[in-house]
Amino acid sequence: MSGEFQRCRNAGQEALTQIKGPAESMPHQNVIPLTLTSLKAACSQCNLRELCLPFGLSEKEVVKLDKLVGARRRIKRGQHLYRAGEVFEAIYAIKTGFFKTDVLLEDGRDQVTGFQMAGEILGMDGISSETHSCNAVALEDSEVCVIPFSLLEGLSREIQTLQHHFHKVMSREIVRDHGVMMLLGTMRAEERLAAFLLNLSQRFTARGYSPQEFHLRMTREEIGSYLGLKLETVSRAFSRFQEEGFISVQQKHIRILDIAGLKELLTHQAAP
Amino acid sequence: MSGEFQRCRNAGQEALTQIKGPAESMPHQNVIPLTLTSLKAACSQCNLRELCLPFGLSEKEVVKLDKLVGARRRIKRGQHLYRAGEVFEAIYAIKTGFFKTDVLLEDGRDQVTGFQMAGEILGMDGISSETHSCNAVALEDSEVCVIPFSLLEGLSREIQTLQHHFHKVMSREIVRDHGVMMLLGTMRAEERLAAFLLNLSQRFTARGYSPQEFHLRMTREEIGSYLGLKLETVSRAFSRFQEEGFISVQQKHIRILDIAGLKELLTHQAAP
DNA sequence: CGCCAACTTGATGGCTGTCAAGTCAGGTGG
DNA sequence: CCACCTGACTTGACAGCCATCAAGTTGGCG
Repeated sequence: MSGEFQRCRNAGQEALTQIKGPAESMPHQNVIPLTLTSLKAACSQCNLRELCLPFGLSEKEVVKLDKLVGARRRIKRGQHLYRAGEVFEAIYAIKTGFFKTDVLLEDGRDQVTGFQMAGEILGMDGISSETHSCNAVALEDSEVCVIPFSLLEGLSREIQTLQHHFHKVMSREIVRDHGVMMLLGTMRAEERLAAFLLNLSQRFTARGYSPQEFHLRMTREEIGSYLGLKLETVSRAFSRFQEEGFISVQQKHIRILDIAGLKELLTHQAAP
Repeated sequence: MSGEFQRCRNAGQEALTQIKGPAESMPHQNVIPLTLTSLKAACSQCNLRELCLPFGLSEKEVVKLDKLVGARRRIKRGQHLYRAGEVFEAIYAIKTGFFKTDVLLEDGRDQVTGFQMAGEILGMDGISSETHSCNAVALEDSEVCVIPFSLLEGLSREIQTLQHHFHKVMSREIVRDHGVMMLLGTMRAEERLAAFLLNLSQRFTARGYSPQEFHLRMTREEIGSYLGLKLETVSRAFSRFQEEGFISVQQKHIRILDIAGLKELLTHQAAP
């Protein structure tokens, strides 16, 4: 099992317990089930507390965090949350929706560096140079909490728990990236796709959705870019998984029929 | 040009100005020229100040940092600084020497996730789970400064500059990883090796050494693992670069003859 | 001096990229 | 309501890059 995916599952489970949603995911619905109170959307009332920045904070501390999180911002599908080159001022917590991040080269090549869902943090790439180094694009209508970075640093100096948790979030991003490097550097096409599906499955599970059935928000081309493959190769791998009985595919609707089988692909497909 | 390598150069130059070493690198020597005072090895007297954690701190603040950096640790070539699975307690600033980090899968495959040299920080992968998620191995006799992480967090709450700089260091690691993902996901073998050589060249330059001539500390196999290639492919690419007149290679001794030529490989080799 | 790890080089094969054609689903306009 | 159009996807044929297997060479070290 690849580093990323092993670790992401742990990270997810670490924060999983309090959150429960419908047992079956509804394909076209937002990831997080809407309740009336969530429209107020303060950290203290957010059902993503245990996945997001407030993790581990006391009631009092969360209230302080509330004040810091200034605005919410709605991003329509296809729109950019930020672009490479823009000045960095805030990080973003995804409240609802789904994003991709990508890096572009001058010659036109691009690489999707990640897919992010509710409760995950976007924008930390911008801290190092005060300028965003990648693009963040919404893959469905989404909403994010804007967290001005200088304020977050200020509050981190007051609240040790917040400081430590933020460091963990950044570190988790580094570990996740190492997992992707492992995937890109050592795995074959079908292994990569299997790892990708298992990772998505785990992250949906951590959000209260079905591990077996979900809707892909991204195109084959975006999956391919993330996995270092061409879209045709992704498509062929999907087809072969279906032939083998591991999954059923209908366009973007995925149903995993044999999780164990997919996992086996990861451990046993190494060269003899 | 790949993201990592463009950005690493900037990051290096940002801290470059005060540091000057001999114009020509001496192959088997340590990266940092030894002086008598450096044996005392406190941050306030360290000639890596401008590359390392003290960057941007006032004299007074650096003195505080001095106290925090408890021990120095010598690591012989081939020894581990830490291993995946070990409890995380400190991060490490490389004082002299050269390291690699790698991740292992159960089936035996491994992936080198980076090569680190003097002034760079190791161990941030461990923050997220309180456990190291990769191995750090010295590729030559090395010395690191041990920075207990809880103390660093404590001082970060006092000194805003230190806090911000540490966040930048972590963010830089994320951006670097994105560059490697781009490399692994979109580039061909010769492009990858060219990008790798240019990146090394820039980092040696930032440390006062020659951009044209240096000694590789790692084997072809380790380079291959980092670049997602087999060692034979790395060797062939070296040979071809030599045939084309871009570099001269003698085992681990590299001399870059045509930097512009290597750069051109990166921008122009995209498929039509 | 001899051993061994690291490296180089050649021959061959396979995975995945490339090119091309065709299918499907959803949205638009007549 | 249906035909059409477009973007996303699937599938096939072929080729090329890189992995694999296999010698052979070099340099360092005991």
